[in-house]
Amino acid sequence: MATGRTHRPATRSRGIPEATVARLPLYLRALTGLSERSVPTVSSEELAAAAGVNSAKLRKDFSYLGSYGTRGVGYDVEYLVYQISRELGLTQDWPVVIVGIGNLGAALANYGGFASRGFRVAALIDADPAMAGKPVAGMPVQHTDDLEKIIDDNGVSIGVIATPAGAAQQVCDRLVAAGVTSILNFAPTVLSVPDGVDVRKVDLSIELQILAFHEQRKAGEESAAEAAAAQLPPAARAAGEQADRKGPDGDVPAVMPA
Amino acid sequence: MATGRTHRPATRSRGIPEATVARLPLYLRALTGLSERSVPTVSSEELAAAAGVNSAKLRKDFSYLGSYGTRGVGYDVEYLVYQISRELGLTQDWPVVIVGIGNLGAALANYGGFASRGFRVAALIDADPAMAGKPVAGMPVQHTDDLEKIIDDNGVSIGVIATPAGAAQQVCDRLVAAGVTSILNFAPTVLSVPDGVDVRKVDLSIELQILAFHEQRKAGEESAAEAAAAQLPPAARAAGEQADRKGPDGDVPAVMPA
DNA sequence: ATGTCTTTGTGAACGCGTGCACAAAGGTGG
DNA sequence: CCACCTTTGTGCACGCGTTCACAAAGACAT
Repeated sequence: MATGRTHRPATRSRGIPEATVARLPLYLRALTGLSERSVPTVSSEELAAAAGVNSAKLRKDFSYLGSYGTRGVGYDVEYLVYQISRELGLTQDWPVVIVGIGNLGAALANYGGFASRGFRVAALIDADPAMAGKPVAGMPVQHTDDLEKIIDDNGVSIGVIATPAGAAQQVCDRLVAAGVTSILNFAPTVLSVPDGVDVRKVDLSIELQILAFHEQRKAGEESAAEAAAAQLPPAARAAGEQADRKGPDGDVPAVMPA
Repeated sequence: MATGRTHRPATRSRGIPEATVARLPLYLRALTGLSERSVPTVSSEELAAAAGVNSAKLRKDFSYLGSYGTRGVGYDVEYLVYQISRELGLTQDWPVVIVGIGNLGAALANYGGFASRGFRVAALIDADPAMAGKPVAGMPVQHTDDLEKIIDDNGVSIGVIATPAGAAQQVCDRLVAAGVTSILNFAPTVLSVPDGVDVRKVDLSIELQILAFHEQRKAGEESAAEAAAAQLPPAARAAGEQADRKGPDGDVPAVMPA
């Protein structure tokens, strides 16, 4: 069985830390806003505030790109926009295919954010024959059978998977076999890919569950005073009932949520 | 100006590391799959493979929850499903509102993953009067005017923002003022929120840009041999043209991408 | 030209997350 | 009851990321 890691173990591409790369688009967005308002220069403090990060972090991030920036003045907005764009590879055109044109896939196809920054939707692909030919976002949906040909003809190296979970791995394998080396996965599954292929996942359900965890914790903190007085472990009353952890007579049968 | 950080500076909630919390939903998903196939127990090795993580990491993650698991045998699937569900707060019901019923908002409303795990879409809200009353995903869209009342009546503490970027901060402010303390943001903006409010963002555009970076790097590595022979810095030829970094005569005017 | 003032760029310390490797624990068979 | 085998739980070390704090660098006024 292929191990298939998901996030790449920090290959340290050209010395730019992964965490920095993940923030560059944020800076770029803030800078684009300033550029549109014809702001000539910006300080690390201002830009950091706009991007929602620490200013020292921002400066260190930029230091990995080189010494753009003038002491006592700040950064030239236009110049920085270009440098970051170039570093991220946005000065060239990236054809993208979206596989799985359901609710989500169609929404993605209609999303304006694609075209705005070097990404071009080259094709929409779906397994349903009834979808074939139907226009979505001004573009005819094509059938999965032609997937390999589409990838090849358009030189696609980035694929977006918006299929149901059950089909995702199969689609992924075909994309990779056809030459795609970067995948953005919206399906709620862990994808296995060979080395050299990057996968990033966007998982609504996971994000909500993380929020629920913090939400529950916050709700628990409120009544923490009484619980502490009653000498209970702070997690016990959060769930409402069932104060038993694995006690001396553990292995209580599990009660599953719906 | 409010600083408004986005990701919370690791408050270390009840001793469970943030990184672990982020993986719990992954384990839960894998475990649910096993549970449906009536697998009684699972080893850390197997489960780790299914979740796409290191087995030592998984064991350490579980150790934060307590000592569930039997040496020499593994973990009881049902029991673990319940424990993780409880830890994540999924044993209770979380009413959620979705604000901004455009392409994306509608797709989210139709997404099945919501209801499956304790999350219930309590209301769909949009600012467009023309949308009001129209059914989306079997539910009438309500107008933004009633936002506060909806939040209050349903006891909503989690809000999903799927509006255009321009409206996001305003919507966010109203949600927070109405009592929402967790926000999932799909709008491409940095949201400012007061302390105590959690924000997680899902940003398609950022994910694509990160992929583009790695894609460009991969494309560059291929022809790295020639470039190295020509004594060029390895980033120069990746962009194709424009080999000039900020040299002794820096400050070249920027060429912006479309 | 020189001093002052602002802002960058970075050295260094710290904390979190990860993974190795192993001892402890429990089940199982004889 | 004992020995063996499997698998957990964790101590430890290492590396990445974050942040502080400050020296170097440049602009600008005098």
